[in-house]
Amino acid sequence: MRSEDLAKILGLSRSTISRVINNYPDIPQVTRDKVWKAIEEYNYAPNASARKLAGVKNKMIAIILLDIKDNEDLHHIKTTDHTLIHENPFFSPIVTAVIDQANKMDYYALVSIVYSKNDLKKVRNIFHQKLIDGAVFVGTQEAENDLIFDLIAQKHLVAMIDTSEVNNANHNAIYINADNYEGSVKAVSYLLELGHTSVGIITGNLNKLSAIERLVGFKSTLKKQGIDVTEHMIYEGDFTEASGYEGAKHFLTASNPPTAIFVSNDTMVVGAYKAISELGLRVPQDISIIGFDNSFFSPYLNPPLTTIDISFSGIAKRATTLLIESIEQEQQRGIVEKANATLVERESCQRLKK
Amino acid sequence: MRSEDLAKILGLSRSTISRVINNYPDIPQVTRDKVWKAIEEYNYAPNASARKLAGVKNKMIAIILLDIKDNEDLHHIKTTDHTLIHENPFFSPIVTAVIDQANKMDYYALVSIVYSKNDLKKVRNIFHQKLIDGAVFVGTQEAENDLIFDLIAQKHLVAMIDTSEVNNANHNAIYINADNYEGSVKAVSYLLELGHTSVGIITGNLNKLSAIERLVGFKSTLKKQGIDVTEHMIYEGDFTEASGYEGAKHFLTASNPPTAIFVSNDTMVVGAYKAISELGLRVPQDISIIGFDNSFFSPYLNPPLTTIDISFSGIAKRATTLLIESIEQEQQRGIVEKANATLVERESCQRLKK
DNA sequence: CTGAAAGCGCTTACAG
DNA sequence: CTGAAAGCGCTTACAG
Repeated sequence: MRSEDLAKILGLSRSTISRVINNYPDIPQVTRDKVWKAIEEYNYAPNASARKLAGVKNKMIAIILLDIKDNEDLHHIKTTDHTLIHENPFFSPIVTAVIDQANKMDYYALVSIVYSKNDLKKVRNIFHQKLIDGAVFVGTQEAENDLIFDLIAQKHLVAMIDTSEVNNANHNAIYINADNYEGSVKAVSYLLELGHTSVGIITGNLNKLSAIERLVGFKSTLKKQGIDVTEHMIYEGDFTEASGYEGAKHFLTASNPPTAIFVSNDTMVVGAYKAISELGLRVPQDISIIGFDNSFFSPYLNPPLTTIDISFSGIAKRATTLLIESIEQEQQRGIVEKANATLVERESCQRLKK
Repeated sequence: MRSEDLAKILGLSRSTISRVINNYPDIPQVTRDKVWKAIEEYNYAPNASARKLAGVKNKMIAIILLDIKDNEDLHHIKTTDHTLIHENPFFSPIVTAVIDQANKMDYYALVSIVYSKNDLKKVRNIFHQKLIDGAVFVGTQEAENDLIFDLIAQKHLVAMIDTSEVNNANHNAIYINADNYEGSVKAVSYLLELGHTSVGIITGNLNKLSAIERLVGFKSTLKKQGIDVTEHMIYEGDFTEASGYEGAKHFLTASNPPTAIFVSNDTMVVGAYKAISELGLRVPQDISIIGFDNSFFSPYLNPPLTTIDISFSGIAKRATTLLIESIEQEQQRGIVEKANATLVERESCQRLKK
């Protein structure tokens, strides 16, 4: 069914059909009603391509998931968010949130997963083909910087979620990042409130920005409290379960073990729990543990893990909203925002008796 | 950049550019090379809408996630699949697998989440607008049957993953389902192999097909082994954690408790573990537990849960492949397939000493 | 081997 | 208020 067909049936011209659909003024209500009724009856919908070609925005964004080999920086995206409407972990909150927000703002969402540098050409094409009005990038690493900068230079609209790019403020793009520093401050402050003064940290890969920021938050919070941060309070891990195991062993077999450990991500906690259990110790009675990321599995750990949630769904929603806004205004925007981190209190930390 | 522009630069006509791009024969290699080189150089890509409008397939499918209110039938989609290329649970294996497979077959994937009956109109529109060539539906319930049957009648191409629709063989659509029966047989056979002869089952909602199939597999496997299935071996749950808790209490406080329990989904196991722990019993020393679904959290339970994996990513991949094949052949196909279920052996079942 | 032209199904100034 | 016509950027018979 084409608009021509519908026009004939109604004894009108295509122009009028089009005007009704596009909500032009100066059309009598009778005509309007007649047209809409026929549209419903015949299940007419304007051909998307023709519409687009004639100059109407198609309202489509892409979500580009970058998972290029040797890319290990996505560790802190493992999370879940219980504020989502559906509780089943259908798929990650980031993708859900972007799609949801796009749909809410009446946009379609195309999802594309990129596994290799080679696939980046396809991403470029999606833009050049005018298939989309803009895109949200997730998991960006250095590999795709050139592409993204190119696209920005060509006036394409892009948003990046939790990019590891540091000096991004100067680009005409939207950057929404997790606030690792704030999250870390919250974690350590919580331990201090519970009365812990002897605290260790198992860090992530210290060549990763997120790991560094978490460590810096740890140090500065303790210092502010007048606690000297010495070498033996820091164990350098790498965000893997194995390093969490080693880190916990390291601290708990020391001559003067801490009463609490800040583990820089929840994955490492899995290893840490294992080590603790092997040493015959219990969480939180013998050692308090706080994690970071609020990974999907954290509530199922034994005991359920107190950790830091950085609401990726909130970040995703924000990025999507800003992207679509800039699409509607047909204007690039340079925005850098940090998202809140919140403490999720569960059962892995104990208040210290005085 | 339009094909016209490129043509001018090269001193050719749009026709020739188009022929090179669409791989027409009878074009001298020199021309071909010249054109491709320019395409690369100027980052030219044919406008997707114009192309589509001119009759070229756009190669786009949709994934429609149905999550309409009062819809509780998605319980058994909670799962994860470790065969996926990236280990991080970015989002569910179903969506990843569909997108991946689509991308591999050179198709774009549009994802749409439907929360209300009202949104179904939008789904209808996606088809009528000719935005897509076909769609994979996930989580279908009765609510959207009318829509789907309509679309099928209109010769649209659709595939359904794990639909609860029973009499689907007569429709010209692709149905790929989990084999609940086979999975259940595998679970119970495993318990029998370990020497368990006194086995209980906590069922799911018995008004759901999946729950019924799992129960039937349980009964038939025991019968085949010459074990009488009596009422007291069956506890009717409803796939929720709470009912798992009650079910476990029920069995373990009975006068003659079983040595193993087949719990019809992993979510109920969470409750069952809680009950067992409260009763001062241990898994698997005092009671063996086997689950169903291989939910994402199952390896993190304590002890890690032995369960049945129904590889939703495999189902998704298969559905996508068949859908795209039928798109390429421009022909509806009526296909009903069941996917394999496999046992995932972890630490929640014990071999019984003779 | 390649160009000129029709056509895909819309939207939107331009007339009236 | 509404129709006829141009134009969006391609592809593809049709000629040559």
